[in-house]
Amino acid sequence: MTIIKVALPVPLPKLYDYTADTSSTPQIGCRVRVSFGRRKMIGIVVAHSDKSDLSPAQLKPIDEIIDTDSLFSSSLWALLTWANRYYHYPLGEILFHAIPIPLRQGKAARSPIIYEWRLTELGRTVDPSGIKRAEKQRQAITLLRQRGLLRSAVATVDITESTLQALRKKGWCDLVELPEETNDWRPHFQVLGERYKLTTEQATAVGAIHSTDQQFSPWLLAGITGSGKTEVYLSVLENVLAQGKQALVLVPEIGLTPQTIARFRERFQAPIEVIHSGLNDTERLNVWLKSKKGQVAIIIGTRSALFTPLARPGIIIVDEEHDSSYKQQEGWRYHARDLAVFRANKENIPVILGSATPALETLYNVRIGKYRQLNLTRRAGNATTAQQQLIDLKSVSLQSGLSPPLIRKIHTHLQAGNQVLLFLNRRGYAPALLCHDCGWLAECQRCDHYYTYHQQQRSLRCHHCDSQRPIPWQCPDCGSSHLMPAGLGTEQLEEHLHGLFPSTPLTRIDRDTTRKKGMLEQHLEQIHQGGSRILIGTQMLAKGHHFPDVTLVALLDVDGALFSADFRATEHFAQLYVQVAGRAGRAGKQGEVVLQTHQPEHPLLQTLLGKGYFQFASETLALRQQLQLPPYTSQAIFRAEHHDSLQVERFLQQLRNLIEASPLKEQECWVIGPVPALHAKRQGRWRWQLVIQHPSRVRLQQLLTQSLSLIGTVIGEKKVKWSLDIDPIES
DNA sequence: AGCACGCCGACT
DNA sequence: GTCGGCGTGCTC
Repeated sequence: MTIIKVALPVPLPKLYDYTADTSSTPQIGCRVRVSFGRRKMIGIVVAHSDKSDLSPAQLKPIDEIIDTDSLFSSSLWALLTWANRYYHYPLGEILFHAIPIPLRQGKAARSPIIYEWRLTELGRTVDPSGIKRAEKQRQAITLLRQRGLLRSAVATVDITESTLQALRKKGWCDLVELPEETNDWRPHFQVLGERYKLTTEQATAVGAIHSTDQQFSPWLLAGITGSGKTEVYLSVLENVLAQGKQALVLVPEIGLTPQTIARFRERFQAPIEVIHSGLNDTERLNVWLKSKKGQVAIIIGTRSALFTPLARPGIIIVDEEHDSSYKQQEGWRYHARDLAVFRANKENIPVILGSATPALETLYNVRIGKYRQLNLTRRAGNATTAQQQLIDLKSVSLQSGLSPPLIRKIHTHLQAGNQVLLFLNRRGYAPALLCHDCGWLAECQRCDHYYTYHQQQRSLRCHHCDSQRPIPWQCPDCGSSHLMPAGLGTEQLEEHLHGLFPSTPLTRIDRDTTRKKGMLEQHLEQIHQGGSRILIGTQMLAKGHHFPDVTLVALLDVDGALFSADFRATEHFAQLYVQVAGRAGRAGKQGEVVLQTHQPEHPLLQTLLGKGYFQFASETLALRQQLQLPPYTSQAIFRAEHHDSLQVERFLQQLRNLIEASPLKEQECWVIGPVPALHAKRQGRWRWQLVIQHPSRVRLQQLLTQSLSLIGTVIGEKKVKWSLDIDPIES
C-alpha cells in the first residue's frame, strides 16, 4: 500500500491522504475519484508518501484512477504549486481552476471520438435497387456506397439515425471510430499577406526579442498609441512559429480585439485558436487538448487562458499589460501578467508585456533590472498627436455637466462633419434622488449607498448590489412630493445633448444600453457606419475600438480621479486619459482632447499633459517611494465580511494582534486597520479590511505563512467570511 | 464548498 | 404534531 496525497477542490488549505495498491499507483498530476465524507469527488494526486498523520484504518482507498499521465507539464505544475504558496490559496482549487470544466467533472482527457457510418462487407453486397419497401433505407445504402457518413452530419443529408440503426441491425452498416487527428501544422506553416516594412524602432525591438528567443527574457514593449505594437507582435510571432513553436497571447477582453485577431489570421497559415465567451465547455476542452498536443500555433485568450498547456512553448505576449482585468478579483486573486512572467521563466522563453501606458509595477521592474524596455515612440503613417486642452470649471455655469466652451467645440466639430466622443463615468440619469424640502436621499439599505436614478427604466437602482425599486412619488421623511434627481449621469447627458443638437444622431454606450448580448457590437457598428455623430460613454467606450471620424474627445469630470482615497486612482486616470486621447484624430485628421476640471493647475495633470505619460509615471513613482507605497513595498489585504459589523472588526483586530505578536513582525512592516472597506456595506454585509505592508516581499510572505497557520485560533474565524488578497490592485 | 446534525418558530 | 430556518462541525 502507498499513501497518496490528494488535492480536492474544497476551500481547505490541506491535502487528503488515501491509499492505493503499489501495483496501481496513480502518477502525480493525475485525477483520481475518491470518497470524501458522504460524497464522491475528483481529486488530483499531488504526492506519494509512505506515511500519514492518520492511522491506516482512517484512510480510504482511491476508487478509480482517471488519468495515466499528468494533466500538467512540469513548468505548469511548478507555476501552480508556487501560486498555491504565494497566494495562500488552496492547491485543489488552483489546480481545478487551471483545467477545463469537463475535466473537473471527471470526463476523459482526450478529444472526442469521431464516428462514421460505413457499409459492412455484407452491406456492400446489397443492391439498393432491390430495396422496394424502405425508401429511406435505399437512400442511405446508395449514399453509403459512395462515401462514409459522419455521425454528426447525418441530419444534413435527410437521413435519420433510426434508419441507419435499422440497417445496422441487419448487419449492412456499422459505426466506425475514426483515428484521432494528428494534424501537424508545422510543415504547412507560411506567412501570408502583406508584410509592412518595419520602422527602425520596430525592427530594433523585433531583433532584440529574437536574439533571446531561446531563453527566459521579460520585455516591456512600451509603444505609444498608433506606433505599431501589433506589427512587432506579428514579426516576433513569425520567428517563433517558423521554429515550430507555439505562442500564447493574452488580451484584456476578447470582444474588443476582433481586428487584431483578424490580422493574426490573415498573416499566418497556421491554426489559431481564440478562447472567447461564445465557446461551450466541450469546445474549450478541445482547444485545451489540441494545444497540449501542439496542434495549435497561437492561443489567444483572456486572463485564464494563461493556464493553457503548450507542447512546444515559444513565447508569451501580454497585450495592454497595465489592464486591471488581468487581476482576478474574487476567489483565487491571481495576477495573470505576473504569472505570465513566472511561467515564461519556467518554460525558459521570452515574454512581452505590451502597453502604451505601462503599469507602475512594470516600470519599476524595468528600473530594478528585472525587465528590459523596448520603446516605440513614433506613430506609424501620417497620424498626428491630438491637441490637448484643460477647461477650468471654476465659476463657470454648467449645463448638464457641459461648459460653454466645450459646447462651442462640440458644435464646431459636428459642423465639420466629424464625430464627438464624450466620457462620463457615471451611468444612469443622476447619481442620487433628493428631497428638495428636507434633504432626504434615497439609499439602498443593504449597501448603505445612494440609489442611482434611472429615468428610462423608471426605477432606482443600487450600483453596488444591482437591486432596484420603483421611484417614490413622495419623500418618506417629510411627505413632500418635491423629489429631484441630483448630479449627472450618462442618461441625463444624452437627454441634454439631444436638446442642444436635436438633429444630430447620438449613441450612448454604458452597461445599461449594452446589457443585452450583442448590443455593444450593434452600437459600435452604428458608430462605424457614421450614423451616430455624438458618442456618450462610460470608460467602457475607452478601450479597443478606433473610430476614424472622431476628432473631439472630452472627459467631463476629471476631479474625482485626482482626489480619490485610492492611491492608484491617478495612475488609472492617466492610463485612461492616454487611451482616450489616442481615440481623437486618426486617419490624418487633427484631433482635440478636452478635460474639464476645477483643478487645471494640479501638478499631475500638468505633467501628464505637458510631458506625457512616462514623465507622469516617473513623478508618481517618486511619490510612491517617498510614501513607501507599492511597488516600493509589498501589500497584502485581509478582507472580512459579516452581517454583524462588530464581529468583523473584532475578528480583524484579533488577527492584527496575532500578527503584531509574531516574532517575524519587523519594525518596517506596517499593519493598517482594521478599517471599513471602500464600500463598507454590501448586500447587507459589513466589510472591513486589514492591510499588511512590508518593503520585502519575501519577509511579508513569511509573516503571512506563519500568521495563517494560526488563524484558526482567532475568535470568529469560522463565523466571518474572510479572504486574503496578495498584491491588491484596489484598496 | 457541500452535507449532515441539531435545535427552535409557523403551518398542514 | 411536522417542515424548515441557518448555526456548527466534519470531510483522508
